[in-house]
Amino acid sequence: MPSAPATKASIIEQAARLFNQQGYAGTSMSDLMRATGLQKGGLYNHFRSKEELAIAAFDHLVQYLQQQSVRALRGKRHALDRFMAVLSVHEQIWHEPLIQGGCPILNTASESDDTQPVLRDRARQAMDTWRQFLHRILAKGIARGELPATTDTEAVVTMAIATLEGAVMLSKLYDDPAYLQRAIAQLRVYLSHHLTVPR
Amino acid sequence: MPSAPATKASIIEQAARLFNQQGYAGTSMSDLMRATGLQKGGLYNHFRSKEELAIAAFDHLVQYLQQQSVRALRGKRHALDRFMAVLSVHEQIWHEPLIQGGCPILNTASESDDTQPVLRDRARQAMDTWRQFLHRILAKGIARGELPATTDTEAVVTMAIATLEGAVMLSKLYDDPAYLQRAIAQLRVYLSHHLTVPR
Amino acid sequence: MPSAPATKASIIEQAARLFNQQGYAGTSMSDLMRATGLQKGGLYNHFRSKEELAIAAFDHLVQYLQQQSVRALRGKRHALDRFMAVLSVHEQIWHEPLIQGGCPILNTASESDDTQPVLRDRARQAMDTWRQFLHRILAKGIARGELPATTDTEAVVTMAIATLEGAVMLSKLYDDPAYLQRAIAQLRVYLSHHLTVPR
Amino acid sequence: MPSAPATKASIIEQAARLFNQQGYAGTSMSDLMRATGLQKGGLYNHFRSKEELAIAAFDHLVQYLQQQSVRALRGKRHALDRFMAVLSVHEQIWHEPLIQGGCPILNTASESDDTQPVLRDRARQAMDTWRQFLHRILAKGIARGELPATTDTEAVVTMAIATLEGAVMLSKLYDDPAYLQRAIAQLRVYLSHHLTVPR
DNA sequence: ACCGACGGGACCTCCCGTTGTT
DNA sequence: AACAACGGGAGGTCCCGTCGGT
Repeated sequence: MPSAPATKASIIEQAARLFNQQGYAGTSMSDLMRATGLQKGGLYNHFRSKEELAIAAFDHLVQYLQQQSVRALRGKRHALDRFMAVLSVHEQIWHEPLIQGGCPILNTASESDDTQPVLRDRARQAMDTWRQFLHRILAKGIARGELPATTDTEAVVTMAIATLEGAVMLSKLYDDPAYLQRAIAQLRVYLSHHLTVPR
Repeated sequence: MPSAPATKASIIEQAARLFNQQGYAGTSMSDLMRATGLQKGGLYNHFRSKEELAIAAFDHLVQYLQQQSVRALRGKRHALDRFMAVLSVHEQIWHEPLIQGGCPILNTASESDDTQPVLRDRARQAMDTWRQFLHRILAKGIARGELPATTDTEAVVTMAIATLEGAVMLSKLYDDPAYLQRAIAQLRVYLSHHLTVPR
Repeated sequence: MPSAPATKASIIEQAARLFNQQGYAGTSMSDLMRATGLQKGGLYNHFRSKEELAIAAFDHLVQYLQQQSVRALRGKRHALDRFMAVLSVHEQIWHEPLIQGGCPILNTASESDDTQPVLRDRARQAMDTWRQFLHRILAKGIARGELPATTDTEAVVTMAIATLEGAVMLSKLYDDPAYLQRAIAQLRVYLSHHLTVPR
Repeated sequence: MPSAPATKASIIEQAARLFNQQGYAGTSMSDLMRATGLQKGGLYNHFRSKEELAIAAFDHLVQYLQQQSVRALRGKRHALDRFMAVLSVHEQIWHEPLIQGGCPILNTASESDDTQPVLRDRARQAMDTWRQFLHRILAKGIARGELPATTDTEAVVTMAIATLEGAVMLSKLYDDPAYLQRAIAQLRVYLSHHLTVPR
């Protein structure tokens, strides 16, 4: 008999993939049974409801993205490098099976309306965390004098996230990473114009 | 008693709203019965299936967006003005009930995977049309000498659409149009840097 | 295609029989499908839930009992005769398939606890109606001088109903109408002692 | 850590309460897990099935009632006193949490039909035992000359049990012990009329 | 054109019972 | 002796689509 935590982790892994590809409403517990090889009783021993499972799956994806973002900072000193490194994460994990369905935050945000308040709140929190993560990189850069003191961090962060999310969607829609690469390249241009300290 | 075309239009209107808010899988025929005041037979007299209805609803939304985009061009001469005017359409229709659920193309793209090929193709076509629409504005601007001949129109269009789509998602997620406004403002800055002919 | 009201009546008839025999929790929608020959969709078109169906079934049984009670009064003048006639109804309908499961009020009262408040309220109302029905017979008898003015109608009605209900249960438990007949005979003796005007 | 027999007794206690309140079909093993604080394995170590547990619970309740009946006889000499004392037991234990759901025999008899033959047989046996218990009291009274030799013990016992059971149901239905008290008072009157030896 | 009864099946959830493990 | 993962299935509800009737 496989250990309980391993089984639970396996369920979350499969659920994350399916929910992110097919959406919450579009994924049935039968789909999850097929993907995990478990029966209903097996699933419901680990999660009390489909919603609870969806939350765990969403959290798993977000945590993965955060880990990749933090890892991308290694060896980068300059705030602009660090900022771009985080954005590039999405380009690098394009082929990751786990993220096949696109950005989980965008997917959850675009599906969950007022009928799924828990998931919507989760998506908001994840976005908050991400925004603050990027904010801090810029703020540190300003403090170190790497970025202009006049930088409108709010505007830059919004711009960067919006462009990135939209580009992920475009690339997924056309099944072509070129859109994502192009958008990130343009973001780099945009940032180099705005975030360079005049000498 | 309303005429047949009027009934069909009313169904499409309600279906467009619901599908855009709740998604295809998240909207049931019962929801549509409630929203339209019709019964099963009434709906299925006009549409052969839920999918056919969803396609009609999607087309309706896209057509509406296109009309608004064309209308926004009135009185604008300069290519930069025209380009920005199209982007601003999404800001202006933020409160439109029909579009309450966000951008229909993004919603459809983000929900429909390989299990919904017809809807996905529809979303691709709509995105193609939109991209070509923006392309032509830029191309004309170049031909007229309003924009630099070196403009990478592909990159600019991708950047603009990606940012706009991501910003719509952000504003919808937080239920706050500020994100959309901020992103459009930044886009304006970005474009003025790239699309200005040096004198 | 059979008419809708006929189908609904047939469902109620079968549901009444099954619920009264097997109880609410002990009867599944599948049982009802088998008994009615309909599929789930057919059942749920007429009733929105199992509970709503159970209520309709209970009401049907109670209404039947009331009709039989009223009918039993025909041709009886003296209050004592009328009172006993109502009690004897249960003896006469012993073989009625509809009532096979025993007294629906007792069954519902004995099964429904705080988790089934709607059914419990329904049972209380039915019992109230029945008690008032018997009360009125006694009150009229007193007014007419057929019964002693000192009659404690509350006590007599409680006694009669309690005995009758208990006897129905006994006869059902042993599948033997003798208990019911014996109890009614004893009730007659009891009543003749208490409700006879001394000359 | 409690001993094994204590655990088993605790399970039976909780099961008795739940089954008597919610019925056999209306009580799930999950309910019992919650009530006992045990898990599946803990329960199934002591009982092989839900039915076996229900039987043990039923027997426990019946045994308790019998003990109370026997205890009620202490100090009573006259057959009439002894008979009434047994009936009054139900009035006195009205507030006992164990019996909260009403008379277990009636509950089991009213729920169990042909689909639950074991429980039905158990209920019959319990009722047989009780009837014989009351019979013996009357028979001894006749032998001692305390009761008329012409007493129809069968009729009297049936009358008493039926009334008592029906009254318990009424009091439970209305959550008001008055019905039970009134019925017992009337039974006393009835018995004093029938079971008094003329001097 | 619209209604609505109905089929047949999928939905999520919970059921009872077994089994390996501690 | 107790835990808890799990199987396999049934629970009630709702799904989409059809079709006879108005």
